[in-house]
Amino acid sequence: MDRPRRPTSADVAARAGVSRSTVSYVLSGSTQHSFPQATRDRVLLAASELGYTPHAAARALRRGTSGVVLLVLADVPIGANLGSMLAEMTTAVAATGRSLVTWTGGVGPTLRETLAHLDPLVVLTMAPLAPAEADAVGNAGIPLVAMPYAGSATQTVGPAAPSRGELQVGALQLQHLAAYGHRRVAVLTVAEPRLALFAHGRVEGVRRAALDLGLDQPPVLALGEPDDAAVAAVAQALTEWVRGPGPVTALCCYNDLYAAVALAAAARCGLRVPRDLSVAGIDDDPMGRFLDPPLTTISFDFRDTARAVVEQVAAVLEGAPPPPPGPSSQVLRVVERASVGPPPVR
Amino acid sequence: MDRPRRPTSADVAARAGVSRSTVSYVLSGSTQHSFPQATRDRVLLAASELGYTPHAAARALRRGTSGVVLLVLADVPIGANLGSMLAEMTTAVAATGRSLVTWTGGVGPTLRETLAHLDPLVVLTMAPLAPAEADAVGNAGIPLVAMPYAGSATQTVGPAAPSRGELQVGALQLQHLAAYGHRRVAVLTVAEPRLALFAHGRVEGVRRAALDLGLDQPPVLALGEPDDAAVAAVAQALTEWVRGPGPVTALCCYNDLYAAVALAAAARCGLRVPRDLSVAGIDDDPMGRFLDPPLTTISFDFRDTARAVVEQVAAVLEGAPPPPPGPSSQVLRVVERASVGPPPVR
DNA sequence: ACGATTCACTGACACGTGTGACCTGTCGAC
DNA sequence: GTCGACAGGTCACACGTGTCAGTGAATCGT
Repeated sequence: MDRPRRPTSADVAARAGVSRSTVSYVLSGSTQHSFPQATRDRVLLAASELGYTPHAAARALRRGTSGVVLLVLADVPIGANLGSMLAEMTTAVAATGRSLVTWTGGVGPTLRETLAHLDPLVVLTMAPLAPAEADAVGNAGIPLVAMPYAGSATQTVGPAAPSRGELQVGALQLQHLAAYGHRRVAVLTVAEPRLALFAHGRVEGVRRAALDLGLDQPPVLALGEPDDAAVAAVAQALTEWVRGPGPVTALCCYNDLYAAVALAAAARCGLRVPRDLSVAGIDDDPMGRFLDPPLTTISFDFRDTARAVVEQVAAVLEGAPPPPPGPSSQVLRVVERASVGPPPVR
Repeated sequence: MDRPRRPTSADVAARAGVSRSTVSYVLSGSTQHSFPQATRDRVLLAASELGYTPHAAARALRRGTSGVVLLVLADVPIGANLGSMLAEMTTAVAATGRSLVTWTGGVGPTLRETLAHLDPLVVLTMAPLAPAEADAVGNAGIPLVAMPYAGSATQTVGPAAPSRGELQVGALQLQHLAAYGHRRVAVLTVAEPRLALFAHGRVEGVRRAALDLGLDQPPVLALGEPDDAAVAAVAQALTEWVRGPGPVTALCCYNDLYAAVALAAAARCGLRVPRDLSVAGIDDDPMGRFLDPPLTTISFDFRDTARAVVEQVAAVLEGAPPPPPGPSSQVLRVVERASVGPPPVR
């Protein structure tokens, strides 16, 4: 019941009445040899009739390169718009004659297995890899490229070295609030260990920007799952933060989901947004537009980033050994909606 | 500047002072031959010192199988919780000694290229593939397995044959509303062609369930991008639907995002949810919980589905030719929150 | 007329691995 | 003393492809 063995180039050669070499030359469209149109047609016809597809493994073995680019995704909640980014990157990589596939990490050290199966040309990461995974990639001698958004991928010093992109996001959030006149801001972040790398960077970005602008260091509240308990926790923190001599007038939230938590908590406390409290999110989740009030957030230009990443990949594959530090150009943008406004007059 | 050629099993053999065959037998842990511990240790040491990793392509060529399972994702907005599903499936597939990677379709017929690069054992799909893509898979002689949620993958008859899972989702939505006493329901769907396969199935599911329950066929409104124009369109439709002799008392929405659009539109019309109008979503988007009111929706058990899919894959690979029709057990569940209630008394 | 060039094509090798068949020495059994 | 069994290991092939170096015939230049 097994399939009748897929046709090889030898089968095509036999059917076309030529040698296997000829088949290879014709099908690969080599410009070294030029064959008369008649021969070429015979080969193409035979190949098409047999449904011939070159064996990927054999080709990779011979060429010495697999043509696969592997994007490693951590086991983090995939934002709604990461999908667009994937599609964008896939087409961009395809344009260079290679293929992009993604691997979603789960538990257990299975990345090594996957590398053994795929033997990718290069591994892309959205976030710094866990040490074990980084080792697996390094051991296999595969170049590792970090998305410009994520900073350096090989940067494994310290428990969680904040990546440049995350720092910028946090800073942008705070700067936007400061531009509206907010002087005292609080931060809502997440406790989930898998998100620690993102979370730490964003908080740190807020902190540093606050330092630069001469503002007080913001209080930070780390939340668990985004459920009713989280809303209660935020509500309680808010009641403390908004009374007192230097009340908090704005919230930097880990992402739009936690900004939604903050909005719910504010409503529970009787605080009106943005009159009494401003709330800023991150990620431009499509649903944020329909919260009450519509959420001001920070969006991320996938088109641009995808292009930059693919260029980096191409550069690395051409033999440029040092992955150039991400240009991290204009990929971040504040999406102004109604959840951020001037602070209340005292 | 090129890397110094990765070590092969021959290098390991030379260093360990044995033949290449011995290396292969030792490293593959074959039970055919048994080597004394001393030899085994020498080989393992040499391999570890050289950082030897078997060449994936060569192994695949020899074994005749690539060990790769490819999941093809259409270029559709990735829901927030698809990530969990991917992680789940990845680990489940890894447990069978294979690797799952996903390919996100973009524009252009690049799936063929990717198949040529990867030569996967089997291709999984979330939704029926476009004819060109299905052809590519078929031509390469690769088995195609559809997720139980998605119905048959090879089912390419008609422009959009509704898949079983989608039908069930729509039906469940309507049944839940009917159980609350709603007799006249409207449907909010999407016009986006890429989503047509999903959308059509869900609407059809609502329709058939309405038929079974003896309710009127629901009016349907197809929306574009989820923006303010969409809110306006829904608001206008609502003003028509809720007045008249048989007013609409509930809305079945394409997903949670469009349910959020509906909530915004209801607010704009001065309709209170759920007192004046009930709204049901699909997908259990994490943010739906924080809408006002919290959204009643239909969730989808990834754990179960992932397991079922992986079992199907295993079955197909063991040589079971007909992919058994998806059991589609208890993977769908109504998440009751506050946006659905009894219809208004007249 | 004859070497030189081109045309159309082919033979053979290499890529790195897994594995069935084989080979050598030693030991126990008859 | 011979045979079989067995441990310990090696040989050589096959997987399917890309490509370098040729090869025979035809054509060309002089």
